[in-house]
Amino acid sequence: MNSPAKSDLPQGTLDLLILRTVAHGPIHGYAIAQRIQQISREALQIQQGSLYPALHRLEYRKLLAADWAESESGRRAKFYKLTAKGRAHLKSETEDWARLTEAVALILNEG
Amino acid sequence: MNSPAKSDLPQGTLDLLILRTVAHGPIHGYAIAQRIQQISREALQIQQGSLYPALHRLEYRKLLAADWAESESGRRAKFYKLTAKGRAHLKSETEDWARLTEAVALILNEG
DNA sequence: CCAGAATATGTAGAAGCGCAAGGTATTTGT
DNA sequence: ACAAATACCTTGCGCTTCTACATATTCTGG
Repeated sequence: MNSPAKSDLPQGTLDLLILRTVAHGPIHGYAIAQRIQQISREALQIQQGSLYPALHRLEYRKLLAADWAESESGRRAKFYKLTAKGRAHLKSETEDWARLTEAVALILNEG
Repeated sequence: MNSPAKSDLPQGTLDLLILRTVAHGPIHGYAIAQRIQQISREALQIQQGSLYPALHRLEYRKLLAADWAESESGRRAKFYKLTAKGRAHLKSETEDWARLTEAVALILNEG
């Protein structure tokens, strides 16, 4: 039996993870999911049914821009990069996340 | 005008906050929201339209048990307390939250 | 060589949650 | 007498994530 991993991301965190991952430079969707999983030491697993709709929403909102190109393995892939708006959004979302986790910590570490 | 506070809880965190707040001992719904707001230094604000449905869900799932009684101000109020199941759930949800925030921190503090 | 795994993208439908907006009733303060 | 605070509740909307399915290409093991 494998460790369940059972991520179940709270709503809103996926955008943050994606934007932060894309911030390193152009990267395609599939690699974003892999990178997040790897860097989080398997704690986070992004489902494809969450990933692609999220990418489309972010692109629609002009936080990401996309170009088709060839991946490292020679397959067609859509490479995303941050727009200026996306970079600003990442910053404010990161701050929101910090505020939230601090506030929740206050509740949890009380008494 | 007060500082905006703009909480917007991600889905799933409300249960955790409520369970942790009820863990201190019997308390009624309205007071739960006040307590969370106060202890989080106004960073978290629980809307009534989120609070009461959440309490009903937790009661339905037998994580909370409720009794009608009289509040500190002499009004009728529904006092909640943790069930054994609720206490176990709080523990595992707290661990999940810790794992999640650590994992997200790995992503955010990378590079 | 060929089947299956890995890579890469996508959609449809379901489920769930938090929020805004509305409502009721009681008690306290002015 | 009236407003504000306390205390409960419901409906419907919007949004996100998940499961499951679908497709196509390239690499790899036997």
